[in-house]
Amino acid sequence: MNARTRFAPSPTGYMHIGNLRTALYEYLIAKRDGGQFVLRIEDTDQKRYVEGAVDIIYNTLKTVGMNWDEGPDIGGEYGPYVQSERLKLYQEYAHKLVELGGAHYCFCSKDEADEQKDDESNTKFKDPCKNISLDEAKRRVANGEAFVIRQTINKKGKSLFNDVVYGDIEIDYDDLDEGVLLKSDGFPTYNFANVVDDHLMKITHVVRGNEYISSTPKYNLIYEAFGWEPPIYVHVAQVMKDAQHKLSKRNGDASFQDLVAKGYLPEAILNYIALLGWNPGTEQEIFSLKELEECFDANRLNKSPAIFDIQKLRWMNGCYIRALDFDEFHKLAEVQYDKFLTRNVNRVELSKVLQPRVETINDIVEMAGFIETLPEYSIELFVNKKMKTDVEIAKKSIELVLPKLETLDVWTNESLFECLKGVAIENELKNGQVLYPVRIALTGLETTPGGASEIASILGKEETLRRLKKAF
RNA sequence: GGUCCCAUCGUCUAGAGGUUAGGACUCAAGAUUUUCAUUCUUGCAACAGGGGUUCGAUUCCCCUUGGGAUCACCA
Repeated sequence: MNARTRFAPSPTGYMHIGNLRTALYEYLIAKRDGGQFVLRIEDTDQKRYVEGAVDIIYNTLKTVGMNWDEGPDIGGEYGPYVQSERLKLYQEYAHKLVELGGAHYCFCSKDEADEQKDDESNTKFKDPCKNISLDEAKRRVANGEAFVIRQTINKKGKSLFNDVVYGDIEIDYDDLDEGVLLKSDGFPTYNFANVVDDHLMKITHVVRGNEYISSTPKYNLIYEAFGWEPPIYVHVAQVMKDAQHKLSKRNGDASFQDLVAKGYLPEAILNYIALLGWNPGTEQEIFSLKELEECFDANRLNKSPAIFDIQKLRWMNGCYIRALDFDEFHKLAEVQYDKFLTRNVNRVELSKVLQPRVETINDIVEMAGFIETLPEYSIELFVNKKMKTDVEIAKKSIELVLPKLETLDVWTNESLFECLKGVAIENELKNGQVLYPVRIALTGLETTPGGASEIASILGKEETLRRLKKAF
């Protein structure tokens, strides 16, 4: 049987990295053996709905190449794929569940239920409505009295279920809460909609955060009451900000779009998060989505939470940037140049020196800022023992270089390098004694992307000469 | 607090009774380089603690400690 998995986010805002990772694992489990990946929108909480959130979900999935086989926008055999459009269905099933004994009508208000729980004895909610006879309850419902449908848990003993990553898990039925399945507004809760949809949509593998482990027995009870086959469970560990905090929107940079905005490549982000809590069993670390589809194995998923390490993402992003076709990199760089470059410089040359040096696209702005405006710098910068130069030598070198450059017609990195080296040889100077001062005069920085000749070729003749003349 | 889950370098991890405990990121050193970066080489760095089981435990069991999750008309 083909695997069918679903990504079922609630449209509450940005795409959380942890969610994206879950989606990725779902996608990979489905694609690994040619199954289907279903997109379902879980918007049963009207209060939390955020305008535009669905588009973010679509766009994120698309930019990383995780295409869904069924979903709200493209339809499919088991639609609709938006829960708010399936209300009737949930209501029917909820009432049916009551008939089957898996749930009951409850007429308590939310406050009444809460009150009972504030009790220090931290006992779970004991619903008085459980004692109302079904006929009586139905009569009150028919009379228009406000009600919710609550799960009925009468089972005693231990519930046992298997999880792909955690193995066998045992939970006492007494610890389970008789939660609300259908709210008084007629909307289902996640606890119910999720089960109904997963069954109706023929989902074979339920992948979700491990915070759902403790409520899984409740879902199994619902499957059981309906006589349905429960899915295979894959509960994945959390992605953490640090040892004690989950990655959250509050802490910043928890969302896919934040990362993209900070100059990380979508493919790199996806590659990195695939490896948070999973490894292929080989030493390979760089994976395309295609490659992941081939080698992903949910059995190798890790049980313990993983801390999101931006340092390693940076490194990996750098790998992806270096692996980019030059044209592609240049295109991305151009967008950055437009943000801060008004000067007319050799942008292609600039991209060439930048590509092996930046780790995020946004590094470009910082690294190349000196091209737009020469920073204030101390004359002490001309002193460098390793290059065997000091202010004196620097001044002399630049004076020697100036006339040569003024008559240089071919203005390329190579020709400039030859020219500058020529000056050194003619005057019995070390290469560094010429090149270093020129580089400083051109950039005002101790470390720069590229050497003197590269920077001169980027700046162009006019600006190069201007900066050299200005140096002393 | 009850219940459930987790525990190898700082971080991501390999390991599934016998290994010099391996790799990657970070950091440090060196080589290359017109600075820097890239690339290459080397180095620092871990089995939370205590009991068992066993000829032998990082690995299996128990306890402790630490961490996380959950106990909503949120998902």
